[in-house]
Amino acid sequence: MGRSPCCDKTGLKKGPWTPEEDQKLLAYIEQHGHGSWRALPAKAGLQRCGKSCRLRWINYLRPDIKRGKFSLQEEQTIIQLHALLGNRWSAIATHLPKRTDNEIKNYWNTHLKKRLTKMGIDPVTHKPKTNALGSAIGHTKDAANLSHMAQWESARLEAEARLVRESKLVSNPSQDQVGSGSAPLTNKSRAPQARPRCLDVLKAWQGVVSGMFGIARDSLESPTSTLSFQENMPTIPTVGLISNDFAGSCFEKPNQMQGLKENLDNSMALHEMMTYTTDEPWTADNIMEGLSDMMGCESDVQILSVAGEKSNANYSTGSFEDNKNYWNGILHLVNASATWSPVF
DNA sequence: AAAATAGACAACCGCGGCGCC
DNA sequence: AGGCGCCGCGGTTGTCTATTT
Repeated sequence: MGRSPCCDKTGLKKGPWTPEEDQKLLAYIEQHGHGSWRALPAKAGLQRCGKSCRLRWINYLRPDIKRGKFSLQEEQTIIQLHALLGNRWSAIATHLPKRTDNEIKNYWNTHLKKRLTKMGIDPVTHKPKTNALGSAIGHTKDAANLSHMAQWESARLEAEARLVRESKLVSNPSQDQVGSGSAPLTNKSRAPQARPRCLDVLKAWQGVVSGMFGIARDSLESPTSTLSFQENMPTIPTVGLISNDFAGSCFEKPNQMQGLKENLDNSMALHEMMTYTTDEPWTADNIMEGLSDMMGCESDVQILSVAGEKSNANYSTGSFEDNKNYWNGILHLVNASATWSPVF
């Protein structure tokens, strides 16, 4: 049996939306909510198919859409998440508030993909195109670690996106942004009610890594800084998470430690994480718990089923104590800077 | 100035997942 | 249990604008 068409195409308009059509759709949804997309066009007096209306609403008319240029942070997030998730635009979009999957997809295809290609990085695998270079300078181990981490992070993000969806489905309809009688808005139309701690750890980690490489905030905000960021990280081209032994080796170098200290404003996310997500003071132990959340997060069972044995999930080749010392070092710096630096 | 080309973004299409009956 | 309908996702195409020739 063939699949029935999504709607009766005869007499339906296609192509660009006119301001009048936008107005009709907007007015209808504001008053009634979208309800069934299939039934909406007739009720709203539009000669469009329901799918077209849904797309127009989600990608253009929704009130909570941020339009305009992507920030550097957003670019980096997209690249990192793409490295982990691939072309899972909706999953990526759940981590970029106010951006639609379509917008992110377009931006990737028109800007980021080309940029990575230019840098000699395969936009599909996120690895340098010339394998010889990587192996010649001994990056095989890091690559293997990254691969593991990518698998786990991918599974984690997948589970997280699913939970976000599920939590939205059961949320109070009165929280919807349009009319009280509206059907629940789409998954992407509402921000998560509370950001899971593990996400903040990811964010913090990225900030710390930026600090390690001596990237000043100003340069982060410059249009070319993505390149410099990537160029400074040749062994891990596009993934913000790095193995702990690699991070540890950076920390062992005093000049880079100093670099981190001088660029602690890049670690604001870490400070932010430590000040708002919990009443407990942040310690190396609960940060590591957060990192552990990143691996197991909300549903160990689901992730285990996706990604294999948990014993493979070691973020680092270092010991528990090494990790603890590592985080204690960061905490010390952040706490110190919080007291003497006007940055925070 | 006109044509060709490239870039950016909006919109469409087909498929898969999920829930309902 | 399985058919059916709806929704959401990702790939692709279309259209408009800017830039180059």
